[in-house]
Amino acid sequence: MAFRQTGETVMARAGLTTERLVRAGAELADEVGFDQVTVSAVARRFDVKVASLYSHLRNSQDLKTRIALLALEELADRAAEALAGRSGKDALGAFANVYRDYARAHPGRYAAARHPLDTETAAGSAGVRIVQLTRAILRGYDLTEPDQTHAVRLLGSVFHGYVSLEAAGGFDHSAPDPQESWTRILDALDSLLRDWPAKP
Amino acid sequence: MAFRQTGETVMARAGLTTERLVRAGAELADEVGFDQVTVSAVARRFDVKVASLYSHLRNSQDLKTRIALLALEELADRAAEALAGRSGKDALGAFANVYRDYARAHPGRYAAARHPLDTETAAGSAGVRIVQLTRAILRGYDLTEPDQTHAVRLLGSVFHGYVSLEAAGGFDHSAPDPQESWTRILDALDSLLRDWPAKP
DNA sequence: CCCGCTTGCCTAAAACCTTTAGGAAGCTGC
DNA sequence: GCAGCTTCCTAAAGGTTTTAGGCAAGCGGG
Repeated sequence: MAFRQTGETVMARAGLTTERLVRAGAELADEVGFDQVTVSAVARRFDVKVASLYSHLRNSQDLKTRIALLALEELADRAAEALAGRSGKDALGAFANVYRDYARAHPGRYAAARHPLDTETAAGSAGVRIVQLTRAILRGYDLTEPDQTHAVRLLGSVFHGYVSLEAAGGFDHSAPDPQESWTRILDALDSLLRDWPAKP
Repeated sequence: MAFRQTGETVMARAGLTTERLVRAGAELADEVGFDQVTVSAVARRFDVKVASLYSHLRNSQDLKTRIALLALEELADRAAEALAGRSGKDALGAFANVYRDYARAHPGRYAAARHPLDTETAAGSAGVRIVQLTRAILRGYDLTEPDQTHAVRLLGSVFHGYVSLEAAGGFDHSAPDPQESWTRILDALDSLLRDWPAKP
């Protein structure tokens, strides 16, 4: 029943793998936004029918989750590299810039990295490594538990929050320059970590 | 041509208005998540055909934007009330708790509040009021421009970031208790604002 | 070499969401 | 009580998601 156009190379395989699909999805996210990433759009990019992707992906959510995991891996890799051989404020600044630069270079992937993961998936993700790296930064400061954990959470919140707000355009059209604020905020955090207040 | 079921109250009007639709959308967001909010789902809630909503809403995006604006209004209202008659650390804590409590009580609306708005819409939103209120908190501390703006951005980032991470479950299953961290982070911010480091 | 097996991509189809166009019933005011 | 506006409806086209089942490509063994 199914008849094909004759005179064409017919049925050349596209060579789909989960890996390649996720990578294409990540690129798509950077181009058109993470929430525009769709199984259909990825299929289109490989010039393949949509249903074909379902041998490699469980469903649409699976695709998004995998993109999120990829982004977290990339972020952790970059952070690890940036932290090598640095400590104290130097490390703090390097780590912060990795976040910011990644979000600017790959907005879709960064949005993916913020995608909610279920507990189990999160526990197996590179997010864990990112927390470990954050904790490593604090070795350059004189903090003991539980203040160290509080500080980890503060740093995570600031980086995450600042970069999100900046990406959402929250600081557009208002002086002073976001770069200036970013630098001064890092100064302030360094100062705070060096002189962390005792529990009242 | 169109024949109706007889023996029923036929065509009783549902009394749709943009206002009511947006409010229903916000409730729906809190129940099932902001990105599950759909024109169809809202129509179902009013037991009305989907097409009927398009007299009150331009499109799906319009619905989401309006929910975002509603959430920002509510947040600003609560913040304004919480700040009345407070200053210094008291004001800081009250404002921070408004954020946190709102996000916990209305996760869908809070997600909506983070929904990207185009520049013009954002400029006309209650987001502006929130920034003004944040700036008002800083009147209790001894900061002058441009440090005041840097501090506004820092506070926005921390509140936003912390609440987002907590909502995403980032602090689940790890000691110490998030409440403890939250309190200590507010202590730390208060300390930092009282002793804001001079430009190096 | 070719027979059959696994795998990769396909067609088909159902379910749901979005959006536009045009029609008919309800309500308001004269 | 009817004119006209508003509200909600039917109809329809187009897109995404997901499942089921099929044909053919490429491989491994006889």
